[in-house]
Amino acid sequence: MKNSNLYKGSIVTILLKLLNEHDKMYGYEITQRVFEITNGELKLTEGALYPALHKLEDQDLVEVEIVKIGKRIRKYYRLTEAGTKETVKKLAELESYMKNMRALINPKFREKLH
Amino acid sequence: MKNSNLYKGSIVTILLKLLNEHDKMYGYEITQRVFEITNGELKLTEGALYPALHKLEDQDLVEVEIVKIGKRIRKYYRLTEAGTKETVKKLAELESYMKNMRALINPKFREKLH
DNA sequence: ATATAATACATAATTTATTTATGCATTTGA
DNA sequence: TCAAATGCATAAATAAATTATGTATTATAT
Repeated sequence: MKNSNLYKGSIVTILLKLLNEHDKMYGYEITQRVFEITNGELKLTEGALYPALHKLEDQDLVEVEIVKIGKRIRKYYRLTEAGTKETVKKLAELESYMKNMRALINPKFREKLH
Repeated sequence: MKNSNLYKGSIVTILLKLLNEHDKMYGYEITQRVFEITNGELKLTEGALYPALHKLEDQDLVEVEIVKIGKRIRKYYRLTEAGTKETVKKLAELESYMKNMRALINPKFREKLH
């Protein structure tokens, strides 16, 4: 699948929001949820997903719990407190982005500050 | 100004839409319009803008008219036919992106395909 | 008069995120 | 029993944007 260029820069927001909603999730599960929610329109690739999760971990925005399922491992990710704060920030940024893009593409949505 | 990561990948869409609306514009003018429309929240930098315009020109999505204003030059950009088609495509991609992001961040916006 | 800000273009080096291409191993289902 | 799905991972290459410059003209404020 070829995702649109527009998703560049959105992965962290998506990850944080899903973790905020689900309490704990593992990587593969996240790719599936994203695929479902977007009706197959967005496919997170592993090459983007895992480095992004690792970076969130390095930044202490998520913490990891390793669980063995038979002989296979799962790494569950859970938001830290800092991660929850960052989620709020990222969601506000997304709202701002969408408002501005809406104004840029639709003159009817333009409004001056009073 | 520090723009959000989310704008990465959106510049071409913004340029095409503004050119679609204004018939012809020059670079500096575009930065000003974007700044105004977003109430100062998005500042296109020259380092992003000019290479993007040059790339659109290489792809024959825009054509250029050079105008001298006194001793200074302006390069007006205008959509080609291919550029107009590409604009439609990019706007559809943006709508799809926003729909999917909306669904990802707000469970109420999720809907299964019938 | 003169300095500063605004107008107007440009590019090169660096950074960063993502894509593409792999790799390995286990488990499920056809 | 073979393919697909599950589940992790990383490395090289690509592409977009940031940061840092550069040049020159014109307008404005002191």
